[in-house]
Amino acid sequence: MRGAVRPASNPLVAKLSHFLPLADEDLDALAELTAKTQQLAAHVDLITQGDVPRSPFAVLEGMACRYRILADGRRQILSFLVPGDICDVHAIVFRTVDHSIGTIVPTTIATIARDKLLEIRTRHPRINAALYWNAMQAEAIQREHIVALGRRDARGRVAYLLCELVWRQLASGLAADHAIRLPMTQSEIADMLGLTPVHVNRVLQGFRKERLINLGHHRLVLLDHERLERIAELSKDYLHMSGAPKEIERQLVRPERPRGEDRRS
Amino acid sequence: MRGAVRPASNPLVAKLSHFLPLADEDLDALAELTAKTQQLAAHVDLITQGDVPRSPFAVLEGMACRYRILADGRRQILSFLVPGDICDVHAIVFRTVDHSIGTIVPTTIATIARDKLLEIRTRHPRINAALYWNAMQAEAIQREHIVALGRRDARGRVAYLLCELVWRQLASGLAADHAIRLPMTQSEIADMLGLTPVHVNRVLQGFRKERLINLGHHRLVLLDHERLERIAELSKDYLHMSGAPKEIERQLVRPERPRGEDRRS
DNA sequence: CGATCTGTTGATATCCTTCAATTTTGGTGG
DNA sequence: CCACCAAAATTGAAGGATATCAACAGATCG
Repeated sequence: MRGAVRPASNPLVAKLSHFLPLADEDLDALAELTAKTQQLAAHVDLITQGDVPRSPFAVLEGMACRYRILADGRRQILSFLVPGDICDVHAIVFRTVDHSIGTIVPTTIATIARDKLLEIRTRHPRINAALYWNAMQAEAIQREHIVALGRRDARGRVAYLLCELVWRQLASGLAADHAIRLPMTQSEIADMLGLTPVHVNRVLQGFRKERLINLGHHRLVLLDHERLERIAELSKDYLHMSGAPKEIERQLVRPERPRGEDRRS
Repeated sequence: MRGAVRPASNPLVAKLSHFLPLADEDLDALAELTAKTQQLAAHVDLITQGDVPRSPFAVLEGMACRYRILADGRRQILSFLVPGDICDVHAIVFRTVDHSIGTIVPTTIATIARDKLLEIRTRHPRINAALYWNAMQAEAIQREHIVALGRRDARGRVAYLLCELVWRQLASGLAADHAIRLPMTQSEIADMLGLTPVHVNRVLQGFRKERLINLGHHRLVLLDHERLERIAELSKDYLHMSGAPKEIERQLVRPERPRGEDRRS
């Protein structure tokens, strides 16, 4: 109720629904949670490394990234944040945050009050479980990132990133078929993948010549996603999108007042 | 009470105490939690990628690692698990786990019953907060790993790993000064850092010639940790070991029955 | 419609890998 | 305790993937 965001068009709802079906009351709660939105210009920091932690937020439109600046000015992007992503800005157990978060293009976020989030997690076990799943998925994505940086060559890394971005946006209802908006620059892709912009460019040229992708004007189409997945040595499974295991669903889908889910340790 | 592990010698207690001081009742609870120990030989998998999730466990002695095997047999190690580390084997929100966990040397672990863990987290807000901090630290370590793989050269990566291992073991009371046991092979270091064993060897040789380290018989001594930290472009801060922010400590240290800490999202 | 950022291309340099051989270490059984 | 074996560490030589440097073209946006 009161939703500033219609449930159907809320990428957060779309994403969390992949884990388990949400009831109307859950949708209302999520709409309330994402009601307080904020428009940000491109290349604006939401938080800068060294700051004290801030409140969590969800990305509703646009794109942002978590990144780290090294002493000599080089940058490593830790993750891209697309609509539907929710980001707990380091909780409050740390005195300072160790990385920055900044927008890539004009972006709409919903800032989330920590106590309201806690309240909703207590009262909505399905949302609680879905958010927990979401956090586990974020960790799985980080692991994949490590594997890509550690053991894949430049073609594999680029293919991996393109597949992941498409899949994640499919999950949030933002991708038609295998086409997405790809608003970041090749420099930003390079900073995500541990490569130079020049080399990212060459790899992308290669993919175009091989008719694997169509890319221009910040619009990406995967023409042959199967081959790209093979180049990336990636299986869609790693996003763990097949929904909740039966026992969890059984617990949560019928309204029996169960405790949601235990926490990660 | 009943502790199979004496509090003073329990690396988990040592580690968690860095976040906030634990009361006697907390120590008892942790001793109980880590009472059910298990001895494992070297090179044994606790869990293999594709399995269904298992119960959490803590490493008490020895060393293990989380890793991923690629289609062509190459391996990427995601993290080393040292005594004091606690590992939530993917919770139960995933149907299968996406990476394996295996021992590197003979290792003692404590398996932890999920419901007992949940119960202790509910009844011991300090432990709950410390475990939450511990999870945040694990994520910070993963971020550092990504930065190292993406933006540091071989020397920087090796220096980073050596510093991190020493610091983490200092935190768990396992390092005298800047000396630790380094039980893994150079191949395993290579698989952690995205390098070849040959090149890891050359880097280590270089460090020895420059009198930065002493390494032999699986014993590592940092002779010049300041210079190593500079090579690694690393500051100890990233482990966030300076203890809980005042507001959290205020809430938790006096026994007022507060709710522990909200979760990450 | 000019200024600036982004993308593109070529030439060269370099860090790291690959391949191959040898030495050393650690473990095991006789 | 020693001999033996496999695994790990070490060293050298050569090749390859990516970085670096540099210049230009094209896009985007006041």
